[in-house]
This record gives sequence, C-alpha cells and structure tokens, in this order.
Amino acid sequence: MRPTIRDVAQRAGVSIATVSRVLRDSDKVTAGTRDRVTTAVMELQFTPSHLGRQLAEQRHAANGIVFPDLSGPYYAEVVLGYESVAAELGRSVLILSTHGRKAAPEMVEEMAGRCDGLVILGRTVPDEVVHRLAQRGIPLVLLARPTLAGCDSVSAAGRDSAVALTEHVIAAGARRITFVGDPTDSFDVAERWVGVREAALAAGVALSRVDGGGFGEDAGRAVVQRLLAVGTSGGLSGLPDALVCANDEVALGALSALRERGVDVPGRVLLTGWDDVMAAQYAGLTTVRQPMRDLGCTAARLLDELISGTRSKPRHELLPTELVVRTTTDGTTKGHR
Amino acid sequence: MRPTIRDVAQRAGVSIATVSRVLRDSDKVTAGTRDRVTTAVMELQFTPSHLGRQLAEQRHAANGIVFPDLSGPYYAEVVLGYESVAAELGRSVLILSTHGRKAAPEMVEEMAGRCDGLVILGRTVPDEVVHRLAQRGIPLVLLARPTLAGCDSVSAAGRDSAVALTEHVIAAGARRITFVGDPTDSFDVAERWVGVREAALAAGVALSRVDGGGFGEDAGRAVVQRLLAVGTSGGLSGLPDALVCANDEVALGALSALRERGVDVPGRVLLTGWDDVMAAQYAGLTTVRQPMRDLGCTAARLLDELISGTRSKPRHELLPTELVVRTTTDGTTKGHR
DNA sequence: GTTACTCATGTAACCGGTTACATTCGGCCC
DNA sequence: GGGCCGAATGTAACCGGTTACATGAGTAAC
Repeated sequence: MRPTIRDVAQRAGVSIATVSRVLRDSDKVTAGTRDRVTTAVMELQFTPSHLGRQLAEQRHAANGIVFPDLSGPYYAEVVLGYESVAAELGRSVLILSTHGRKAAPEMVEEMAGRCDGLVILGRTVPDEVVHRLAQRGIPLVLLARPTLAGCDSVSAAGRDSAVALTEHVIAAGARRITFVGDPTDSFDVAERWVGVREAALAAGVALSRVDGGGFGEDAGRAVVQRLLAVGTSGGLSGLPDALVCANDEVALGALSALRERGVDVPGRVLLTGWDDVMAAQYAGLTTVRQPMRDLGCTAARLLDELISGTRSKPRHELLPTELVVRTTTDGTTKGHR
Repeated sequence: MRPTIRDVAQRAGVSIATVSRVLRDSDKVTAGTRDRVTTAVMELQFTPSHLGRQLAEQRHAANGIVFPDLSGPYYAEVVLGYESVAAELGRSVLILSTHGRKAAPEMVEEMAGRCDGLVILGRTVPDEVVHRLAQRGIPLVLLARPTLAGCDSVSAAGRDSAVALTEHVIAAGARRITFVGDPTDSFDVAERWVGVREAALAAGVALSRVDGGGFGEDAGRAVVQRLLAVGTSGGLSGLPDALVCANDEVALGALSALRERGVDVPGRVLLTGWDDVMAAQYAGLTTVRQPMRDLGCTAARLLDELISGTRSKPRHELLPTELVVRTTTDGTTKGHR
C-alpha cells in the first residue's frame, strides 16, 4: 500500500497536522521539524492522495468538457485549447464525447460529480439536462450553443461571418445561392443560415436550402448528386450559381462529386465551406476560419472565473472569425497547385 | 450544500448503512425499507459523492491518457477511440497534453494520482518517469512508444508498412530515395526509418536522409528549399527520385513547395507521407493509413484488463496498417481532381 | 516570581461514503 | 418456554487528507 500521511508523521516523529502543514507550507513550522518531515517524505516517496485531499477541501481541481465527437478537426482543436489553459490553471481535464448516445445525460451528470465545473459543446445533451446541472449549482460554460439559465457562453461570430461570406459570393457573381445544411442540426449551422439569408435578402439574391444528412463528406456528395439529377435529363440546370456549405467536410465532398462529374468549380458553380480545416487549404476551398483553439481557451478562462467565484454575473463571448478566399470562389487567383 | 447519505438516512428513518445498501443494491433489504429509502433519495435529489465513494472503495473509475499534442488529426483520433471504449467500460477519461512542457513529468505523476491507470503516448515524458510510475504499481499502457519495464504496449506496424511503402516507390521507378524526418524524434519515425532502410538495402537502392526540424508543413517546405539549393545553381540535381516523408504534414508542405517551384510530382519526384490525414486525400498524396482509432480502443481494453486484474503478464499489440497509393507516386492513375 | 502572551505542535472532528461486525427480532424446534 | 438460527438493520471503524481548537513551552513585562 502507498504510504499515508500517518506513516510520514510517525517516521518524522510529529503529528499528521504538522505533516499537512509542511506539505501545504502554509502555517509556520520550525525549520528543524520541516526538515525532518521533508526527509521522511523523501524516504517514503510519499505523495499525498488526491482523493483524501479533495474530500477534505471539497473541490476536485478538475474541469470537464462535453462534446459530440472528436473526429472532425474542429472539436479536437477546441479541446486542445481548453486543456492547455486548464492545465496552466492547475486543473485536470475530463473529457466526454457523447456520440449521440442515449445515455449521454446520465454520463454528463456523472461527470459533473467529478469536477468543479464543465463546458458543454453544441448538440450533446438536451437543454433540460443543462438546466438541472445549473440548478445543482455547477458552474457551466456553453460553447457553440445558445445560452441558457444565466450560464456563460462562448461562440464564434457565425452570423457575421455568414454575412461576409455571402456578400463575397454575391460579389463574385452569384445570383442563385443554395445553402447546404440543416439549421436544426446545430446552433452553429442555424446561425450561419440566418446570416446567409440576411445577406441574400439584402442583396435581392435567390436563396434555397438543401440538406445531405449529416456533417460528413458523404452529405456533400449526396447533395450534388441530387441537384444534378433534378436538371432536365441530367443537365446542369439544377445547379445554382453558388453552393454555400455548412462546413468544410460537406463542401469537400461536394467538390469531389462536382469535379468527378466534370462540373467546373468555380467556373460553373462557386463553392464555400466553413471552419478552414487543413484539407481546405489543399483543396483551395474558400471558407471561414474559426478561432477554434481560442474558443476552448476562452471557455476555460470563463469557467475558471465561475469556479473561483471571481465573477458571478454571466458573460457571453463572441469571438471574431475570418473569411478565407481561395480558388473555389475566385477563378482569377490561382491556388498553389 | 448537497444532501449527504446521512440526510437521506435521517429522512428515511434508517441508518446510513442501509442507504448505502440500497444504493448499491447489493445486500438484501426489505422491500418496504428499500421504498422508503428510494423515495427519500428522490425527494432530496440525492446523488452520491464520487469522492466519498472513491475514497472508501480505493479506486477512481477513471483512466488517463497522455499525449504530446492534439493538433494533428492523429492524436485526436487516438484519444477519441480511447474515450469511446473507456466510456463503455464505465470509466471517465482524463487527458493531458504535454506540449513539450518542462513540467510534464510532474503533471503526469499528478495525473497518475487521479486515475486507476494510464496510457502514455510517444514522446511525452522520459523513460525514467514511466519507470517510476510502473514501480508505483500504476497500470500503464505505452502507445507508439517502445515498451519498457514489463508494461503493455500498442503500436501500428510502422516497420512493415515502411517496407511496403518503399517497395512500392522502388517499383514506381525510384533509384535514389531520400527519407525526410529525424528518427530520434519519435519511436514511430524511428521504426519507419528502419523499415525504409531495410527495404532500400534489400533492393540495392541509394538512400539518404534529411530533416526539416519538426513535424509540420514548414519542415517539408524547408527540406525542399534546401534540396533545391544544393543542386548546381538552383537546378534539380539535388533532388532524389523519391521523397519518403515521416508524416503527411511534412509531405504536404514539401508538395506545396515543390509545385510552387514548378517541380512535377510525380513526374520528376515521387512523394509519400504517413498517417492518411484528410488533407492527404485531397492532395492526392500516397501514404500509409494507420488504424488510429483502433490504437486508442486497443489501449483502453488492455488497460482495463490490467486495472481489473484480469491479466498480469504484459502484452504487446501490433496493429496492421494499409498502403494507400495516390497520384504523388502514380502518374498513370489520375486523382479525382 | 507571577502573569500574560506568542507561537509551534498535537488532538480530534470533520469531509461522504463502504463495510465488517454487532445487535435485534421473529420463527422454529424440542 | 427456552435456545438456536438466520435475516434485516444498526454501529462504528475505516479510507487519507485538512483544519479549528487545545495544549504546552518559552519569553517578555510587571
């Protein structure tokens, strides 16, 4: 068995209270006693048990983060940013990926019992669960998710960037735009759709919406197939001037499908994505860069304020995004290949 | 304050032992008492404290995973696989990204005090730390890292795939091959280098090695710059027939740099990467696909066996990889763009 | 020389569960 | 009716720390 504080105390010939004091170097302890204790600690290779400490201190020194899936580059970056800040603040990080599991609510509640606070991303658990956690007094930060119950929230400026992107596409000549994605799928997509619609309306441009089901490349391919099938006997009339896709994966799938069928991008149809994943660069995809890591960092900082009690009034951060124009909307600029 | 087991006991008019029994539904409790307890639990919205439970049970029901960085798609996938299996086994997951921090050893030891076992990836902490943890009796699984001290290990078959890849490149006509990467950087790179050398030797093909410093796209660009500068007054004589890069990011960086300088790939030089990240597909990069998610899953399963004590003899898993041939080594096959 | 005060250290009560062991109670048998 | 047995439940000792308060020794002030 690992040595306990009592073993150390016995070996040093002092009481456990004194050992505890030396370990936390809080109260004054005579230099001599301190030495005896520290040598006893070294000899026994004593490391204090977190469980005992946490139980006594009534805190975990750990934060959680709940996200739907890590497979896209998006969430990985967010988690990484979160972790780096949390680590600096001396907190451990617990992760939970819901994968759309039915048991997600219980898993989140269980996780909440293990940390001092948590960040909840997008579509993971129903509002009801968030509510219950908030009522239990657990510090919460909602990320890429509409705010609720006075919780903190952090998001990227999805709507603003949607407007900028749409204006860019229109400036590039699009008069008929199709948005690819389902706004009910996630808060992010909803925001993007709102921004696109706003900009299209303002410019008097025709806008429609289709959905390929999901967020992957397959969804993009499916949409292209469907659009091409609609036209008269397989012609291109089903295609709009521009496809504004809800994320890069979908856009990349659409790009592949279009090029396989010999449709010129951007010559015949403009194409855009969202997120600026690494592949977007190599595919020359116009997209919106999100401050993914920053989202995670900001969430970690807000959460820390809530946990430490530095602040109680909820805050809502909106991080800026950046339009990245590449070859799929700009025939004049040659990509690097 | 949250209700405790004593509050529940009082409300139900029973002792805390009985409440505990009901909660763990282990021992037999009369139906009547059980009902009274459960209603008291409901009324108070009681959830047992993990800390108290863990302290009493002397276990954490949590596993850790230590990795260098999450920014590449590689580690994110591994972590995701790990998490999904751990979650199914009813264990929470703690993550720690070392980012090459100096304090990494302490952070890992601290983390070890919070979980029942952990997985350590590649270049994160020195062997000495792993040794110390093993001696403390903490179940360990080493991932993409040479085994040590009787710990379990999981790796992808880096050497076999290196041989296959090199043979492919040679079959495509390469007679002078340059490996891009530093074998001392990581276990993975070392294995790959060994395999490449083995295959090159067997085929009697000239092999050299350069390093751009690091694992990013910049490293690839730097190498290309250097190779092109070596040739007589900027000619192409410095270039080998094939660049076998230690990972996809490096290869993609090299690809960009080559094409920017008008060097034909695969016409003048063949190029390969490793990992099959999403961007590799869009860049048409020949690479080796690793079972990243599977690595994480396997590690989680092995660790669980160690923790639960099902097995004590160390095991070493070697997962198969897959050669993915694309346009950067195959001029005849057109990529999808 | 007594009192009062300071300061290092010890004692013991927590934190919130689990569980070995003790206790109680009812039923059964002789 | 007394003794025995087993099942349900209670009591209290853990798990490993922190910390309020008690203790006691040393010192300064009168």
